[in-house]
Amino acid sequence: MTINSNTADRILDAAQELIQRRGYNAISFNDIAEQVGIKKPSIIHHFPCKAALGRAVIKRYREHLATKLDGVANADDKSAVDAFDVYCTPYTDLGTGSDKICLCGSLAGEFMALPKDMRNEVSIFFESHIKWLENILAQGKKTGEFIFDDPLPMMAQLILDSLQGALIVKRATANTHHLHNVIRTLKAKLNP
Amino acid sequence: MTINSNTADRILDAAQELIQRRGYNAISFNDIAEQVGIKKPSIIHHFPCKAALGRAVIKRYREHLATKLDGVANADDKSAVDAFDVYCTPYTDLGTGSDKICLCGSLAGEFMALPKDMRNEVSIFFESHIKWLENILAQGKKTGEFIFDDPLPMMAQLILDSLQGALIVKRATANTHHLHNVIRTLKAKLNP
DNA sequence: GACAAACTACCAAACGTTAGGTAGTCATGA
DNA sequence: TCATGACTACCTAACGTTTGGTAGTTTGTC
Repeated sequence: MTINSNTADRILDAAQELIQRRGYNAISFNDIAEQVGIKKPSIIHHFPCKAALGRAVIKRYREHLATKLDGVANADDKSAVDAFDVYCTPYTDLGTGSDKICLCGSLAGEFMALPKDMRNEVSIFFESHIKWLENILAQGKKTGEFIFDDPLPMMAQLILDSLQGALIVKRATANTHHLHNVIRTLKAKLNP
Repeated sequence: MTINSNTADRILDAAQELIQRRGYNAISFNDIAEQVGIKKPSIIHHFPCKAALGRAVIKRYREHLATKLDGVANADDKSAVDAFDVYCTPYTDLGTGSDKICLCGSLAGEFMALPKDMRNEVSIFFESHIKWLENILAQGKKTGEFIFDDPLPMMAQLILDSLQGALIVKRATANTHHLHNVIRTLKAKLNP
């Protein structure tokens, strides 16, 4: 990962981190500006309004993750289990020693208080993850890596829900091994 | 459920509903006052500050649910499956045709932006649910209602996480059957 | 008359946003 | 070569609005 020297990117970095930590409605332009080392109006020079900044943060987050996931899903030398492990790494990273949760999990928690175009970006995030998971589960079932009876959409939803929920519950209960536990349990369901 | 004619209770009702819908940091005294049909200072007459109101909302929510859950857990004529069904009903109720999520799920999403004493109440909520679930799972395993290999704490966490996550993801994706699907999948794991 | 519960009328602080201006960069053309 | 004009990046100051919260007063009930 390259260091973002570009100011717009540093604003996005700060905004993302603050949303993951505190939520969209609990942060202000001043909070972001302070973290970047500039003043509030300078942020508006780069992003016309708070909602536009919010939208840009989600889009970047979503697309960055998508290229990573699509890469491992289409790689010939990667198994379905490999892909699933890659999928889990951001969750374990967030869940161990950080007080951050998934950006879109945070935003979904205050979904009804979000501008409409931000809601759209969040929805796309979850829907694309469901699709990706269904695809990987189907692959793994074909290769015999995964063995389970549940319909693919149900299993994909259980995985997404429990990982998102785990991050949120973990932060409120401070159990260091929470994410590892949930992922291990999920894996046991995929290959008993 | 009795109708709350008491003003303090009606304030708590409105605050709870608004937090479940939009989140703590996105609502104001004015929002609550408008819903109750009184003015902002009247709320402060009943609750000294926003954090105190927030704390009272969580405490009432937690205790109301606790008496219900403890009732069914200790009832001799109720099986572990019965108890688990009772546990799931609030989630299915919220998850079908409502844009609300669990109060504490909402608050955990903005955990780091919450006053300290509110955080405590939220933590207690999740920890007591984990304990209750472990107890019910142990009961059901003893009676043969539940059959699974995972350690009790792992299974309890998976259930709590996936139900909380399901509510949040569902609202952002508008899948009507989301909660029913997850609960059916969870039940299949408890008794394959 | 006493008390609680509601009100009107405020406050200081913070919010997102706008206005207006200052440096510095960079391409263009005489 | 060196003005000129356009542009980007950032600033200070202020806008109107909303926030949580306070003070003092009226209303209703026993």
